[in-house]
Amino acid sequence: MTGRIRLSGTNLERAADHNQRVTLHAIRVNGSLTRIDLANITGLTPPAIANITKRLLGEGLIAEAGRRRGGRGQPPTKLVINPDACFSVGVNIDRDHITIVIVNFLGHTIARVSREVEFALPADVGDFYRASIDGLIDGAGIDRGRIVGVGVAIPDDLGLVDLPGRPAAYAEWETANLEALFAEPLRLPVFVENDAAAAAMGELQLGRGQSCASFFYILISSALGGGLVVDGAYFRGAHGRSGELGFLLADDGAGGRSQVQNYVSLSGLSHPLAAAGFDIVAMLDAAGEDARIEPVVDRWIEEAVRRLAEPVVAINCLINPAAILIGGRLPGRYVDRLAARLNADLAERATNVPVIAPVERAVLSADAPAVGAAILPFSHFLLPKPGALWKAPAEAGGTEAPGAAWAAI
Amino acid sequence: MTGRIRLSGTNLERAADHNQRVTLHAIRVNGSLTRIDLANITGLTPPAIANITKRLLGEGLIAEAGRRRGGRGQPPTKLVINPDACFSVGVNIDRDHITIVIVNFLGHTIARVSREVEFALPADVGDFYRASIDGLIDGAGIDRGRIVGVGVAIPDDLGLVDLPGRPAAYAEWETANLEALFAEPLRLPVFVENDAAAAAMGELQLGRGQSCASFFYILISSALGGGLVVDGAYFRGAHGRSGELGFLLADDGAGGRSQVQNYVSLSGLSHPLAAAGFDIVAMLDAAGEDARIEPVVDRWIEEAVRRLAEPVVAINCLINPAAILIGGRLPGRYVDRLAARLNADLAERATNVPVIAPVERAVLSADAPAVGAAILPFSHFLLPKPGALWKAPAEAGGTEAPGAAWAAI
DNA sequence: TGATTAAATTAATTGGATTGTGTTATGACT
DNA sequence: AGTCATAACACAATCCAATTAATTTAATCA
Repeated sequence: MTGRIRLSGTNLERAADHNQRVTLHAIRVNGSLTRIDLANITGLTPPAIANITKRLLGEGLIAEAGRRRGGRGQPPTKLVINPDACFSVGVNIDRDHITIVIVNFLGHTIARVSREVEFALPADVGDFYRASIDGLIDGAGIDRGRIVGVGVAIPDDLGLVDLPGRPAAYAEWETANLEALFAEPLRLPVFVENDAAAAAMGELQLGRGQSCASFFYILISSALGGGLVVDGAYFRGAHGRSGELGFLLADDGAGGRSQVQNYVSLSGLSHPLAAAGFDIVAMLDAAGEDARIEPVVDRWIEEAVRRLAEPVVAINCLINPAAILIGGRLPGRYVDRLAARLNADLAERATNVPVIAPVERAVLSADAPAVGAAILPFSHFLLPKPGALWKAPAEAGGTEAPGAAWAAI
Repeated sequence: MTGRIRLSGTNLERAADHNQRVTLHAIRVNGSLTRIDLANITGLTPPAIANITKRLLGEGLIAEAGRRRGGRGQPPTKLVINPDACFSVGVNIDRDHITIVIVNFLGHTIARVSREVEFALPADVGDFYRASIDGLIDGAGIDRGRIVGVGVAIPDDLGLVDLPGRPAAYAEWETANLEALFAEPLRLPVFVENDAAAAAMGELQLGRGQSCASFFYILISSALGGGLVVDGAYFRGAHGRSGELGFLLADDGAGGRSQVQNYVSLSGLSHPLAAAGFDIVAMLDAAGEDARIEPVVDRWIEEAVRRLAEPVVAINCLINPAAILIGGRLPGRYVDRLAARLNADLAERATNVPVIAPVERAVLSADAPAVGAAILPFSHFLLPKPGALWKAPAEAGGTEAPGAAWAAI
């Protein structure tokens, strides 16, 4: 909920926190950087960078990784992210699917479990989480004290949308206390976010966001969602409902108009698959090897392109992003085909639109919501974010003092 | 052009500049504030506010305006903006229209001239500007030394769009050097912006932006443009083409689909007016007094609502702004009627859309692009903006040191 | 009148970035 | 090998806006 404009001042302490976040992120994005590189990128002076990197080294968040040889002068020391500095848990809840991941500080998934369940209730998800998490942690062989938080990605209106087979009790999701649901066994801060938003934020931190400051993320999951990144920051909308392209209308091929997500989504794809004797799980398992499934998906892609074209034109006209990224549980090869067909269709419309952004497969795709959710604690404590510089009013959610986060590790 | 994400650090000097901008803007938005109010709003401490307000008072940007009586304790001193602290010139160029305004530091228009000219060439506009500006300044009786800059609002693609009656030489606008065009007689920095963007930025600083951090601005001028304000900052898009709702398609009433701006724009309205024997200038002059014009405009409004409805739904779904504001040269009473009819139409669609934002008439409307353009120099030098805190890389356009702006006054 | 309340000021302190100087480690040249 | 140029890095002194803490000022209330 975005109300009045923020009119917050800042001070030295906030500026220092911001500089530390920016420095850390610069190293993450570039893989490895020298102190002088950091000074050039951030605009800070070498002594300032020396101070900041000394703190980051002391906290174990980064490490020195040899020196770069070849040029004249003293060889600079390369700095890299310490992947094991901290870890985070990400959970994605969907109508037919639950995923839990543990990611390291590079955002790489080091443990993962998923289950295909139709309409799992909050208590079921809680049971699954508590039954799985210890095994994941032990299996990955990581120190529990280094886990900084839990992120949860869940669709908006999960308990409201009326779908065939939905039990009445599913409405519980509208009132469920998600913080409480994931409070045990790890007693850590819980961050909840819309699934498409989480996927977009993951892409922002770990994927195309590193080279592209403004993009629209299309998430194809059980429904169709979207997320909006504007000038390097996720934009939630006034009521947290930006990016909802699934609600836009397209010709349904029978003379009427219906919502895009009725067709362009895994539940939309399930109908032509069912008509051919298959289901979504079979399609995911086949991985393109089953010659009877391929043509069904291909026909679905053609129709999906027809229905997506106008919404994507609207995105280009209204938002003018640098790229439109597609992610979600649809297999990568199908996403690539969908993107290619969509680009071809858009090229024909280009004369009547100011700018058309390329449609591409997102770097984070299959587990994007779960991995994006896992990034939320990192963002809150360690990565650059709007508001890291603001003094007042205190941000909703976390109330920690700046720096308390990694000092506690 | 928004490319890679910014990874810039900050320092004390930048933080101080930011705090000064925020303090000044807080006073502007609230009309008058005490030092303690400012401390509460910005989160800074009273001594910090005392320092900042001392500087602002010394520079004449604000003034003390008596004390608030009634409560216990020492009565606080009210601080207000000094309207005559500085001035700015705004120019709006359109296909059929030129406006020049001078605004004071409160954004109030203190001098104004406009001319209805079809397809004025750059040299014509330059001549008109140089012939008018001295008279405007003298008429307003202001000190030339207190004018801080010139803002120019001009539609994108002005020289490209093919309209009946357009001279071939009009393509000059695509290559015209606008900085040079307005360099004389005032030797001041020139800021150029898309007309809808300028109107939206004006609304952000002086209108609904003061109570509403995210909105979509619809500008009805000779064409149909739009601007996007996200979390208190104008969003330009990756290629400066965000907000272009005029290019979206709507049913043309004859079975086909055509761009919304073909109908919803002053040039679109000119056709039904012409069929009834009137033109745009006659409509503007009548101001609702002519019983023969009224029904023509009413019928146009009904059809305009029909064509705007789907684009406005797309804005709500994709962006989820807190409000949709309509401004431009259409008289306010017609804008109100259009907004009311649009809200009624949207209410019927509300069940299938996550959130519907109210459509309202913008606070800045008739001269919005010109006044918004005039605000650009204030924004650059004195008002809060993203980037005021950044150290590197140097911003495109202005290269002044922070603080140099008003120190020079 | 004196106590209470709240705003505003003053003075000392803080802390991160900056400037300036000096040191170290390498490649290039004689 | 010895010297110079170059570039990264280290250290010390300085800077400066915000902070904390104490004080002053000016009103209302009892």
